[in-house]
Parts: sequence; structure tokens; C-alpha cells
Amino acid sequence: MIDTYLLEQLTAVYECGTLSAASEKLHLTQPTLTRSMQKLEDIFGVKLFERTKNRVHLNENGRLAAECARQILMQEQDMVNRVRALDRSSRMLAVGMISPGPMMELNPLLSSLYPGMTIATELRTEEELFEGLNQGIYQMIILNHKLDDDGLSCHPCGSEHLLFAVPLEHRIADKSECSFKDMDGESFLMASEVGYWDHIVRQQMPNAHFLLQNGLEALHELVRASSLPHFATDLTLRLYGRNPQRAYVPISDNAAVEHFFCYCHRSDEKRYLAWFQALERRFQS
Amino acid sequence: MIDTYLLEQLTAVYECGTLSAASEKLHLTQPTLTRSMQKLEDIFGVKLFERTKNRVHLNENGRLAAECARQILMQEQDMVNRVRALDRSSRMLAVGMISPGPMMELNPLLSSLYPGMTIATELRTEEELFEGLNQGIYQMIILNHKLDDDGLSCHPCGSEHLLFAVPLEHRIADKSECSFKDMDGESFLMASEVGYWDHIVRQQMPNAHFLLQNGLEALHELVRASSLPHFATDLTLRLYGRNPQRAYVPISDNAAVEHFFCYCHRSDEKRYLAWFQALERRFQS
DNA sequence: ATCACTTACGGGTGACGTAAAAATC
DNA sequence: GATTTTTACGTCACCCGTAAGTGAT
Repeated sequence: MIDTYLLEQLTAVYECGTLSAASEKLHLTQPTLTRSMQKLEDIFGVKLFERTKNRVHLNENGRLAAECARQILMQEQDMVNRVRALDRSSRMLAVGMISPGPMMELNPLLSSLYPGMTIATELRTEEELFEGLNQGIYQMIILNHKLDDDGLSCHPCGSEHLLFAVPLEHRIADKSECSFKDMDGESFLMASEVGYWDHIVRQQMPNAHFLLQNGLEALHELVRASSLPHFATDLTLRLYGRNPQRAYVPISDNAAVEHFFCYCHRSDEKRYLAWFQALERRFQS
Repeated sequence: MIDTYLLEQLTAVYECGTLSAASEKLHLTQPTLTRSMQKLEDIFGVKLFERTKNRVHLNENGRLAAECARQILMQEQDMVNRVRALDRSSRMLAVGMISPGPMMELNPLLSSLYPGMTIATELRTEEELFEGLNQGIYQMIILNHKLDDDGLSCHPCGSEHLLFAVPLEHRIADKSECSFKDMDGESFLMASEVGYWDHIVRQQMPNAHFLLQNGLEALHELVRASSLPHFATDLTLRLYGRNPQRAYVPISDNAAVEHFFCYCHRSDEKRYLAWFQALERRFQS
């Protein structure tokens, strides 16, 4: 069979167009490539090049071979990636999320269901999440909408409702609810790790200003020392409690509610069955 | 990247289940495989085997890697086959046919259109023809029916009408036509290289006997010396003329007419454009 | 003279075999 | 004791680099 190094050299020659250019790209000498290309022709038993006296050109055979070689090399790289991803998935459960809310609440449950596994979570855009799920970087991803893809298994995993957290003397502090529009133009303290909420509030309040803080600790520190409004959700209130110095006013817009869904490859569904059953018990009923 | 020999050894270990068995299959020693498998684990950076004291078993990672390796090797073999086929197609034009009729007439035309090329023709079953076309063994195939396959380009190339060739004193010699059923049960001289006609006449006249002769010369020799009926077609009469000792009676059944169509891969259509245009001029108008 | 490729020759990596040991059945 | 895997060591193939040569720009 054909050695891999020959495939690599062939693709380089194909891409560079000349032996000497390819030799530089590969950090090899020209004679090496001459020999390798001759060896390839020997293996195929077929001319791959048109040779004028001081020029070689891939002919039709050679171009086909080079295209195939490129594909094979890509497939090899894919093999390495897939095997490594599979191995990681056996000791690590990586969850990619569009927003942090659901996992704040569910992480302990997931850890208890898979005690030996390292649970890792990452906030990413939807596009990155799909990419990562397909490459095996994530075993599961959590999106804020439902979709039907035959290759994916989908399970609801809760919702989250955004609130304004304002000082007690703020003009909306006594209201039972408030719209984005009503608060547009104000300045807000905001954590930088809020996932898709960032996109939502900027879209709904294009004239507002957002003062980003890295980390919840730093944010709460600042909240205590400031009279600026910030954000909370029903989830964060349940988990971290209320600050008596603040009034929490639910946001009336539909965009202030996110519904979350946890996806994994259908082929992995049985592997994480216990998790999905737990989600069903918690949110379906 | 991963050397090809490692992929080969991995697939062998996967298929054989044990290092020693694989070493026999590959004509290598066991230590070689031990080292290679360790090297693979090193490259992947991942355990591929569960090792008990004197046993190794591919684990989940290893099985995935082996499956991928098998695919890659198949793809490499495919690459070699495709390149060789492409090379052959540049100097040889191989036509696979279900029946010999059309090419008897058209071979000279094809040769004159592609003067540098070797023209090769083969009689095969439809299944073999498709297989060969896809593997690049045949550049074109001729079938006796129309089909719509988006990947194939189809051009009519004539028809052929079967006749009974009987001695002048035969009971049907004066008829203007005759059915298969009417002649069922008789004995016929027949060339063995008649392609699909063989299937047709046996199906239409299940009680007839067919005395096969290799080669048209041998057949005509026998025809002169015998009073047995044989077959002719409008094509063979045009090409080889009539034997005055015989009456030629057209067969009235629909099955006695074959309509031929020449197929090639759509990607090759422009390569053989001149040929297809010649067919159009001859048969379409 | 420079560039692009080929041919010829020498060196070092590494793939393989042999030998031997360890462990299980 | 037979089988299977692993470790250690020596060898040879072969992949690459250097040097020199040819022809074209």
C-alpha cells in the first residue's frame, strides 16, 4: 500500500505546482521529492506527470491521485480527532451551553449521576456549539430553542425568566413588572458570563449601557457599593437568594424568557439515559 | 501523520482478535505488532487496548480506530484503482455490451472518431456492466433498455430485429412472419456470442434446443452443411448479406426486437461528445 | 547566472527479526 | 508445557540530505 508520507508530498506538489516550492513548504530538498514522485508513479504503474526538460506538471492521472490523497489525509486527521474525542468522552462529560442558567442548577445532579466523570461546561455561540458537538468536543449542548434534527436527541431542561434588580428607591421598584423599552437607555451592571442573555438585552435595549464585570463575586461586590440596576433571573434568585437592598421586577417581554433544551447525538442517547430520565422527571411532568 | 503500515496492522489485529494471529496473517513476528500497537497508542495519546497479563483486547477507542483504519485503507485501494482506470481510459476505450449487434455496426465509426485509442468490446450481463462502468473498467456500456439515472448519460444507438433463418423447404419458409411459439420445440444452430439474445430465445422457446457454436465462421460452416434453422437479424443481414439457401422470416413477437442505448458517466460525456453526436445524427433523426 | 529537475552516493532513523523472560491457561 | 505478550538487542531497509550534472530561461 502507499505510505502516508507519499500522500503528503503529493498533495504538497499539487498545491504548490512545482517540486521546489513543495520542497520548501515541506522542509525537504528537491531531490527527495523527485524520488518520491517517481516512486509514486512506480507504485501506480502509471505516469502522473508530464515532464518537459526542466519542468514537471501533474497530468490528469496525477491530479486525480492528488485529490484522492488529500481526502485520505483529511480522513486520517479525522480519525485521530474522533478517537481522541471518544477517549475524552469516556472520562469527561463536556457540556456546551448557550446560557449558563440550566447548568447552574443541574450541574450537581449531573455530577451525582456520573460520579467518576469530570464535568466540564463552556459558554459558546450556537454555531460553535454545533461544531463542537459534531467534533466530539461536547457530549451535550444546551440551546435556547427547540429544533428537529434526526441525528440529535432533544430533552427540555427548564426555563429562565429575566428580572431587573433595582435599588429600592428606583422609579420602577414598586412595579409588578416592567418592559425592556421602559428601561432602555439606563446603565446596567452585568456579569460577562451570561451567554445568550447578553445578546438579548443588547438587542432589546439598544440605547442602554452595560458595565461588564468578570465573575459573579466582583459583580455582587459592585452591586452593594452602587445604585446602578443589574439583572437577575428566577434561577439566580433561587440559587443565591435575594439582596434586601434590591427590588426585583420581572420583565414583561416574551424575550425575557428562555426555554432550554439539552441535545446530544442520538447514538450517545443510551449512554446518557440516566441523565435524560432525570430531566424528564424534573421538567416534563 | 499515521503511517500506512500501522493502519494495516491495526486492522489485522482488529480482524484477528489477537496479536499472534494477526502476526501470522501479516507474515510478521509478534514483537513487531506489540511495538506497532504501542506506537499507535503513543501517536493517539490514548489507550487503544485493555491489557491483562497475557492478553490484549481492543477497547472502545481501539475499535473505533480500527474501523477508521479499515475505511482509510479501502479508500487508498480505491485511489489506486481509480487512477489506473483513468490512465487506461486515456488510451483505451472499453465498451461493455449486453448484445453484440450495435458495435458490429458502429465499431468502425468509433475507431475513426478516436484514432489513437484502442477500442475494446466485451459482452457481459447488465449487472456486470454497471459494476464495470462504476469501476472504470468500461468507459461506456450498451444496454437494451432505457433507464434514467442522473449520474449516467444515455444515447440511443439503434435497434435489432431477430429473424428465423430456415432452409428453403422449411414449413415456415414462405411465411411473411412467424412467432416464437410457432417454432418452439425445434432445434437451432446458434452462435455462443449473441449476448442477451441467448436469454431471449431460451425464454421465448423453452422447449427448443440450441446447439451452440463458438465463432461465426464455425457456425456458418455448419449452416451450409445442415438443414437446421438458425437465427439472423436485420443487422447481420445488412453486414454479412443473405445466404441464398435460406429463407429469412421475421419474428413477430415484441421480444424479437431490442432497442439499444449507450451509457457513460455524465462526467465523461464531453470526452466522448463526438461519438454521441455521431449517434444522434445516425439514430435520432 | 539562475532556476528547476534529475542522478549518484552516503548517513541515520526506524521497522523488523531473533532471543529471552514473564505470565496465564 | 503450551500460548500470548513484553522487553532487549542487532540488522537491514529506506528515507533523506549533499553534491554534481543537465537543460531551459
